[in-house]
Amino acid sequence: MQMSLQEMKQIFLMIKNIDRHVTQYFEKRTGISLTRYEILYKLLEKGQLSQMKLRHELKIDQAAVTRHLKILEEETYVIRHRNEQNNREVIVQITEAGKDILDNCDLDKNRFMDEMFGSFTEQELKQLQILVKKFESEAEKLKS
Amino acid sequence: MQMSLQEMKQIFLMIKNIDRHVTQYFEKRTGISLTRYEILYKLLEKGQLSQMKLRHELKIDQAAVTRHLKILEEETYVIRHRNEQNNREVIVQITEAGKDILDNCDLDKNRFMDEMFGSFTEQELKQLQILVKKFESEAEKLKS
DNA sequence: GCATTATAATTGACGAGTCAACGATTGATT
DNA sequence: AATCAATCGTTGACTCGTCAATTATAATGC
Repeated sequence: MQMSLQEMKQIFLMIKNIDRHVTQYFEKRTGISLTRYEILYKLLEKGQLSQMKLRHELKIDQAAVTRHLKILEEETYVIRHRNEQNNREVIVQITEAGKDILDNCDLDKNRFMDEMFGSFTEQELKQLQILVKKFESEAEKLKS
Repeated sequence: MQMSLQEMKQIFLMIKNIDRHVTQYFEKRTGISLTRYEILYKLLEKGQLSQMKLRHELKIDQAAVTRHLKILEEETYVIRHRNEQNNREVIVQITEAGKDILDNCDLDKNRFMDEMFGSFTEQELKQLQILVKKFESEAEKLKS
């Protein structure tokens, strides 16, 4: 019994819906946008990054990166300076204030994850992870 | 072996990524936005709907519904008129032109689905559907 | 019957991403 | 060395969604 096109389309709509809810709720919970949280997290993890690297880590448009960093800089969570070795690049670093904020968020984040995934069994979570990963890689192939 | 918070967060980011790719590519392929496609589809399916009903079918904000319908109306894919029994409501109907567009899209849509899900086995697809559905229902609970 | 409350739709202001155009810097070719 | 191409970042214009305020209509209570 094959899955109908209708059902496939339904999967897209559910994905959309999940994204909206999660994004909104994460921000409400932690006080920071999911994307900006992720930027800070990557910076903490990797030390410092050029905006290009950040763009590839996050898989969003450069323009969006620029704008997020502008906000994070105004909030003093991040410092930017040109790369002396290559003046085209801007190197981004997380500040102490930025690290503090990340720590702060983590409590809320953890509770958030619990609410979100609490009703999944380990087995289901693993499955979900695998399938979503596959789904993502298919979606990325569409680029063209 | 428990799944880490890091991995859970990763799932959100993948969802985001999938949504962006799918939405963009669907539109490029079919020439119509996924949401507006869905509006037309619902109208075809249910005959006619009030904007409120549409809002609940699509699970998006009323404001967004109003704006999409304004566009669809300008494109003559849809007709709107006040409900005589309740002048607060606006009743929306799909036009012949709207139906034609839907038909047109379907070919592209089907090819699109193929590209997207072609590499999934029946089994995987079913699993994906079930897990995403569960995920969605958890996400919707967050509302509060 | 009139005031209050609830429901529908619209509008404006916002946030997040996209794309396309632009500027500045670097690298390559000749 | 001078031009031409490629890379990185910024900006403006756009889409799609959210929320909050507003308007218009209907329903309810006294």
